[in-house]
Amino acid sequence: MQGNNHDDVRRHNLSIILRLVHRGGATSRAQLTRLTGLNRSTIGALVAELAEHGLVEERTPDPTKLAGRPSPIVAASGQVVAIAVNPEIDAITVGVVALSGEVYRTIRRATATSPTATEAVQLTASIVADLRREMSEYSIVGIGVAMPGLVRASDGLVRHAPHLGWVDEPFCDLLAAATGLPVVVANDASLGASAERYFGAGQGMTDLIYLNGGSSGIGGGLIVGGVVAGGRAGYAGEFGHTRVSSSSRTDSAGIAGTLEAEVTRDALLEVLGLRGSETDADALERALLASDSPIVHAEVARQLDFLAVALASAVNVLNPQLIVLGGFLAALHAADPDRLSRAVAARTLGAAFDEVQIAPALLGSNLLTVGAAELAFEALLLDPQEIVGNIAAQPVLGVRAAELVAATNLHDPHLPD
Amino acid sequence: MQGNNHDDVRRHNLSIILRLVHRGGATSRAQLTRLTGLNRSTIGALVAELAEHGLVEERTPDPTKLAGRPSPIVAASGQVVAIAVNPEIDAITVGVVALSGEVYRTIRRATATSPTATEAVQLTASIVADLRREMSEYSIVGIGVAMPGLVRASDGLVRHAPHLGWVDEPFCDLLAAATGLPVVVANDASLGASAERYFGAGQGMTDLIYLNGGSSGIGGGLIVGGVVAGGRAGYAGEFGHTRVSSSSRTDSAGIAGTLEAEVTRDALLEVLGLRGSETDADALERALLASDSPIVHAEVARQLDFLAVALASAVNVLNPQLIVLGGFLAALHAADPDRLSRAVAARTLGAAFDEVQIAPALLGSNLLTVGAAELAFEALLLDPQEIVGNIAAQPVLGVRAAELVAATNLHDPHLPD
DNA sequence: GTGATACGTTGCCAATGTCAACAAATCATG
DNA sequence: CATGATTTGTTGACATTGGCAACGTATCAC
Repeated sequence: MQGNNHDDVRRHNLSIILRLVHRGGATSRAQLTRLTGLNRSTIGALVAELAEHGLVEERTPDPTKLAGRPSPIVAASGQVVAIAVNPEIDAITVGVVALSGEVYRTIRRATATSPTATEAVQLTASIVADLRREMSEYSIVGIGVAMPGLVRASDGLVRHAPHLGWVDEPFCDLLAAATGLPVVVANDASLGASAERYFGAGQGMTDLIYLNGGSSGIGGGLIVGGVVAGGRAGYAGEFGHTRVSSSSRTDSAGIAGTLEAEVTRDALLEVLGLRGSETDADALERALLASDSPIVHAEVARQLDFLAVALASAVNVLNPQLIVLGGFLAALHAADPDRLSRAVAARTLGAAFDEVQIAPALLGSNLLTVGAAELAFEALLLDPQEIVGNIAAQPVLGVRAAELVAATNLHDPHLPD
Repeated sequence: MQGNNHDDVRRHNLSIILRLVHRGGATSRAQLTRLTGLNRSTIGALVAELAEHGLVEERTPDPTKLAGRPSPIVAASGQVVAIAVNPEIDAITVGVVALSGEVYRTIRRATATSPTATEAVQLTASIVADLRREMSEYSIVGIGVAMPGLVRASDGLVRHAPHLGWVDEPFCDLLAAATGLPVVVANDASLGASAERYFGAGQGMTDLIYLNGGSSGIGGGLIVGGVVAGGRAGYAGEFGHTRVSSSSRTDSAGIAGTLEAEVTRDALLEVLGLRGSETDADALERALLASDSPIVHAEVARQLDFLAVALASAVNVLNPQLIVLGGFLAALHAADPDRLSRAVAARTLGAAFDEVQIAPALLGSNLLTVGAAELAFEALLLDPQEIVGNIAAQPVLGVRAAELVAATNLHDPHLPD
């Protein structure tokens, strides 16, 4: 419940314009006036301010076939970048994404064992330090981390990442201390949801559900009323633990009969006679489509029916516009789209399922990179004027990263000093 | 993606202040400055404007024990009212609620049979006409309708109200035409959720789930990130059709093994040997608590465990702060609160259930009246300046209501003319 | 080249919130 | 009861911002 003053108006308008050119790509000033409803002169002034701060660039107009003075094209800057980090069991991926949306680099550094939080921080910080040296002419707004686990939204604490074996790790604060950059952490599937929403299958949608099937389970994220729904603490989106059967098969959290227990990539690989380590989602999909084994079909049908139970509940409760399926769930869906659709329809209220679409994720390997970068950009998009002052002033801490990690134990009273 | 201009600032600030005094009760101007962060002089001007329009009243300061000049108390007007309507199978309830929050009247008019939409419109319009004559010195901002069924948010069309046997009824438009007042319709359980959120068990909460158990099924509503989540079309909140068992028992929509099929008031009444028509929620709760029959306990346990399955899924997906149970579900919960809590905990991720509370609804018989009135007030709260001009200028159409209904068939090409 | 069209640019204006100075109302103290 | 401290309302000057209208400019069609 906060009041608005003058500054807020300016802030809001700058934010809106930067969002439009960031998410919608290069846009003419004339289009911006139409989209925002603001006056031509206002748009001119606002764009000039953004350009002055180096956040957008104005290009000469595209040749158009229309009469009238051509309007300059406003594009998000390619010089302003965010760093995306995704820790996994066997590797850490670091990406560099420009405000213009372009993914400049993705660096995947394999690890021998599943990294501890401190190891992950050190490795990430050293990659980031290298990147900063190489890309010294770019402005880095911050680091976004896609974490496979529950992340407390209030302070970025990694409550539980079963995949990595982390419990209550202040990864966010550690990485911030090690790099000197602002760091924001969120659940990977939630970031996948927002990436698909802004740049993938869900463009322009306000209510969507994203479900991702990985080798170790099923995660998800939701967009409700146009905003990413994190829930009270940020743990929302755990569709994998929805109960779908009365079997005693348990999932990674030890709960029986859940979606994650019944619908697994391993079971699909087994009936196909494939190895997980050699099979990505595309290969799995091809194999499923190519197979004419009745055993495979039966397993696909079994899993789809369980998936339908979970989706139906979600549709009844959330009435989304779109369900996006990623990872092996996309392959499963592709194997028999009609079956899934019919099974969901049978378990939902007619009206609620009316306009629901089920679609595969469009963003492939860049999904989490884009999503995590988006997270890092959020502060800038929210208040361009405020943030822009900081990003230029950041010293390159890079080399000292490892020392800093060792020296700093932020927010963790349990560690000895 | 809209730009902000000057008018929006004023509109927003007026809206904030009116919301604060409406939802939070009488508030001193000094408190308003602190809550909004606006300047003293600005608050003064804004409150004066609201007072001038008759939306708030300034009272002499409460005697306080603090030094300093006492600050005038700003209270929402008691002269500005909304009309709340709740059609049911056997009656129509019409309430009058002031902007101050006070419920002035509730009129329950029984019907011999379940009313058709047209009958419901006529009956409602005649009650409203009487009310307007009796309350001619009050300003009516509009009518809010709590509908037991799916309501399309975009135009208020009642898609399906199984209870009443309505399908695709333009109740909203018909009632608007019959009364000449603005009418807004929404699902009853969603309104219950927002009523509990603003004035009941969920005050100040941003993420809550509301589940209501009625004689004919289970409905619900959700608040996600501080806003009522309607989903794409407005059908969100149908928790009753979540699958909780593999039994073949079907619910009102014909879906098997759902919460609504397994958890029913009738089954509780049966083991208690009670009659539904004579037993309200309080009586049911007393009977459950008083009973020492093992059959009753077993049925309570059975139902609680199924309820836990549905709640657990919802907790995992939505990570709410609070679950509010109304109707017979409150009685069920009261009968064995620990069992429900433990059963939900067993099926949820530890972290996600950490801070979740389960509580009975606090608003009793006024729940839907308050919720529906809130819906009608929403337009005024959103833009006090704009709406206030209209409410004074409305002619009293009352007497001609029935004729208007007969003469107007809005948005319904299927009716003969 | 001329006109039509669409858009950027410029200077002026109105609306609004902030601020500082002052006035008013209360309590505590003697 | 007078005085001071404290808190808050009130008032008028002020800065910021977006809207607006007039004008300039760049393109297309003929």
